Amino acid sequence: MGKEITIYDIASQLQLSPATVSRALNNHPAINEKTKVLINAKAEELGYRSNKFASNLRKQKTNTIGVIVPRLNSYIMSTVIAGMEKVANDEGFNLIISQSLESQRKEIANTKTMFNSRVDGLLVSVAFDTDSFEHFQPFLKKKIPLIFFDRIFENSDCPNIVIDNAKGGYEATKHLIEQGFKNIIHITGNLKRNVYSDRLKGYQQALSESGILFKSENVWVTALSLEAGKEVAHRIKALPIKPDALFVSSDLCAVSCIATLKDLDITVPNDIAVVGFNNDPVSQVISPKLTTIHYPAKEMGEMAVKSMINHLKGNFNLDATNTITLRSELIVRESSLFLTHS
Amino acid sequence: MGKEITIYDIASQLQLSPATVSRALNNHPAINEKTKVLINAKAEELGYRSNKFASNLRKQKTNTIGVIVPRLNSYIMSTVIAGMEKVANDEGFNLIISQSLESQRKEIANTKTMFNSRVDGLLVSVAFDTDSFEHFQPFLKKKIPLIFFDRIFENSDCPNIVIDNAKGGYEATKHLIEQGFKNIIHITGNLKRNVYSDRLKGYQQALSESGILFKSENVWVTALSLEAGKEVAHRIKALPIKPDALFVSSDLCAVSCIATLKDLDITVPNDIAVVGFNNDPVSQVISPKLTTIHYPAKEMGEMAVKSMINHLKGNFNLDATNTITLRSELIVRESSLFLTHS
DNA sequence: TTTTATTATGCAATCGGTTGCATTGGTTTT
DNA sequence: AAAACCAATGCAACCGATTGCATAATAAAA
Repeated sequence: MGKEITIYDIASQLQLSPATVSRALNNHPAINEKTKVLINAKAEELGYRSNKFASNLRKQKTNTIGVIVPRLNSYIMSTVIAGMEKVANDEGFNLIISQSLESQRKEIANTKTMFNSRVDGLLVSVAFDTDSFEHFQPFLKKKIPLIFFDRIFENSDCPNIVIDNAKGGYEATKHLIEQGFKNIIHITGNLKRNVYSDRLKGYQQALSESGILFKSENVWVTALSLEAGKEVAHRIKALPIKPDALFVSSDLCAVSCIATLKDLDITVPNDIAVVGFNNDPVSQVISPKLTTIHYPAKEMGEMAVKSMINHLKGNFNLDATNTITLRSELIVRESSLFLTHS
Repeated sequence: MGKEITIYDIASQLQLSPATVSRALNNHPAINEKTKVLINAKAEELGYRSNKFASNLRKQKTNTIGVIVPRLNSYIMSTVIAGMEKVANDEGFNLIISQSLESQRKEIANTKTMFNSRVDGLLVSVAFDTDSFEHFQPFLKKKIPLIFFDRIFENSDCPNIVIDNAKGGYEATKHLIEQGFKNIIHITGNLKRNVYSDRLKGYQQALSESGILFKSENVWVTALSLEAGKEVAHRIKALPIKPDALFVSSDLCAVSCIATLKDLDITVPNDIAVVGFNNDPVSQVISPKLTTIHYPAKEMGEMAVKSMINHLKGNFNLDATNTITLRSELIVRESSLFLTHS
């Protein structure tokens, strides 16, 4: 195998010291411009590549950011990751990505791995059932910056990057009410998680503003999965008094529910109107097209990594920023429109 | 900040040498069992964590596998990555993931980054427009194992992990023919890529076996995106003689096409039958449910990383294995069924 | 008891950059 | 001409784990 070129090779060929070569390659101001040019040219010529391990070892930095998400293969998360990767790549940072698969146990294992990998910072969207903060303490103790995004850990004192979920829930529900629907069921996920509890708050507020009585039996907690959508449809079919609208906290679940409802001879929006959440591409390709709340997933990923890198570089203090809220918005399509029955 | 514990700390506290500590922690056979227990206990007690940078520097290994994919946020790719992450995580390897965004230029930049990050191995699914192998040469020269998956680089001598795309294309088309459809349009992606050219071969074979004349104008090359699906629908609408079936190389595109056709008063499968590819969840939640070819994305990701790690550990020789083919299968749903028009 | 194995541990060099603190040679100031 | 200063470079000690080779300690064989 071809021998690796080091700064020592460059140094000896140019009759310089390794120190000078190192400084030149890092564009240190104390080095003469001409010398820099010389060294860079020689480095290029020899096919030199810096050894990150030697460098990291000495600098005690890893240039690596850890990311823990519930799942990688959901539209939202894969898009968040795509945004993260883009920024990290541009800034010369590496990402170590792992998935908790919605289990706190796995999430704890992942944080341990991240800790041992000595990530410079950690970005987390917590699992459904996480209720302990314990496994994040080592990071705080070692002053390793920790940022939550999407599903945050409330009361943690860590910076958060979120959308205004309450506003999203409010707008979705308000829209349904404005369309004339009154008996609205809310399909959501584990209410431990801010994203779902906040949307529920928005739902409740919209109801209350319009003088509609909130009934807790109209809030159905599910896994928001494809299967959950099917079950919801069957449950609705069996209901003696059917709702006139659904507000579902995930497009994929909403869409699966709509499909199953159709199989059960309940049509959307004629019999039941539906609003989803996320603006997953799937929302545009079904019939009727799904009204939803746009979720700025890519921007969230970009923002998370940008904030982290800025903080690591000392550009701004994360402690000061507590929460960054990104813009989300209602997208009205066919699934929620009141049609006059001719 | 809390000071980091090193093997030297453990060594001095136990009156041993760092060498012994290092060996003990790595379970070296020459170390006495009792000593190992002692050292492990002390390591635990002090909260020792190994410094991967020192270790990698010395061992000249990175324990890191690079992954380059066209996009992260497609169902297939995010699922492949999920599978990769699972195995890599279990085996103590890190993944560096980057996306080429379907551009050869970006792919080249990514390979450079991977090369400079000194990944131990590289897994690649190539971009739409990649036609040069040049940027992979440095890896071969340095004998860094390179494995292609899904979209492979043909005639590269590198191991490949794929499904039998020709078989998939054949089965999809054959199924349509068996349903009585004869004028089948094939919607596909850039034919430079094996996945598309092979499926086309299967399509052609199925036609020829049934004595149906292959017409090149029945093969439409598109981006297979959501937008592409819409365009296809409009193009079909404008056709004087309409096809009776479509074989689309991506579910998302197929589904988007179906939705648009519906808007244009062409119903599926009554007017036109459709078969997709991938078994994307979206295929189950639309109406009619989409017939498709199941793509074992998670298994592919797992297999890719497993093969790579096995090779890196010297368990088996990659050069011997040239191609690993995973099982795919036709899933018949409603979108392709011939309905007798009552 | 001396010699030969066997087992367990230590020594010290090494991996390749980085960086605080000299040092050198030249220029400017007094 | 001596003193003060500055710009550019070098010296050498790190960072923390690994590993070939030597050595010590103990057991087994002669």
